[in-house]
Amino acid sequence: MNEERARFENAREEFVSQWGIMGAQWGINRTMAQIHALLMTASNVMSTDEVMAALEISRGNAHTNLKDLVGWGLIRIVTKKGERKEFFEAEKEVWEIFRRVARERKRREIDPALETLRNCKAATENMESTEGKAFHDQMGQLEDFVSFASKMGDRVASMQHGKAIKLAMKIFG
Amino acid sequence: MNEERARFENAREEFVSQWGIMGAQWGINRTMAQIHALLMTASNVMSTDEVMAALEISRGNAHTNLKDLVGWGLIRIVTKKGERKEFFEAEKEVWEIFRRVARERKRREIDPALETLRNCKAATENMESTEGKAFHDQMGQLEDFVSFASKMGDRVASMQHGKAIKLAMKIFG
DNA sequence: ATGAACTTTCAGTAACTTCTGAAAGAAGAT
DNA sequence: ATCTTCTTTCAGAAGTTACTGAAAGTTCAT
Repeated sequence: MNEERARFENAREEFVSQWGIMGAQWGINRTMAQIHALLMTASNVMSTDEVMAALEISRGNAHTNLKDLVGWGLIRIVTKKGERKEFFEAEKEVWEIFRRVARERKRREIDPALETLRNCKAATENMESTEGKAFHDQMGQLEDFVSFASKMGDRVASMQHGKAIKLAMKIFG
Repeated sequence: MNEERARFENAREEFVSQWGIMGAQWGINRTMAQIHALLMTASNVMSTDEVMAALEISRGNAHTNLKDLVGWGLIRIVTKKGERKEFFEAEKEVWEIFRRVARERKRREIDPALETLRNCKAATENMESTEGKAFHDQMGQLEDFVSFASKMGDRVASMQHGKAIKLAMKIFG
């Protein structure tokens, strides 16, 4: 049935496009998110040229973003024996995707932020002025919150999918 | 002590700058995040002109971003009697900030994403091909995960700070 | 009505990010 | 050593987002 094929391709394109928009809103390069969506919904590994063709983008663009995705641990390089070319394959398990994104964002964004908060707190230790005290206090509260949330995130991300769901069920009924 | 004042201003500037960088990484306009940081660490309400001066930005820029922050519910307009001018004041409670950001992001980003996932899933209902089936399945898994996570977020965000902490303690000891 | 004090909008500009295409680099095949 | 196939890099172009400054709009007082 070829009408089915068309419907499938349509849905897939909508997904790729929307995933790209979402990515952009979250501070991820649009093309990178689109390639990710493309590979997540691919039934076979894809080469750089196939990605280029599917999204109508240049080699440089495809290359850079494929490599960035590998850096995020969201896709991996696959080689076929007898072929020199590299192929790419996406992690498809949702829970695993979540874990990797969580880990990377923590490393890239949360940890540096905590660093700053700690600096700012330390730099205003034992101040006399009301302003200084309030600032110091505010930094402390932010630090506590961020580090607490970050720890919770770690805990959840280090659980197995099934266990996390069960735990959530237990808590929230 | 004026050396203390300088140390305080320094720390505050570091915080404002870093909060801006963080915001940008999370898909929030840098200036908006900086104004937020500035107001969070202000001991008094500030006028548009004061914000302009503190960050050395234009009136248009200050105005737009102040109003956007009001839209996010992160700052509020305060009027002083006898004064026509508007002043701004930030929510300072970390937990409350978290709740508001969570609510807005859900509304602006999560809900539309869920919409797309549901569409894509529905559009590939009952497909025969392996590819179609796999796609449909993948959309289902993504939808389940996102909607589950979103519900959990809601639950947590609707708790009082103290209760949330206690709960977390109980779970993760 | 006019003016003063303030807020809002917006066209044009500046800054930044992403993308292209071509050239250079690597590595195996002959 | 040279060719072929593929990967990587990068300068400049295109596209996007954010910012400025000035003009228009609003509101209140006189």
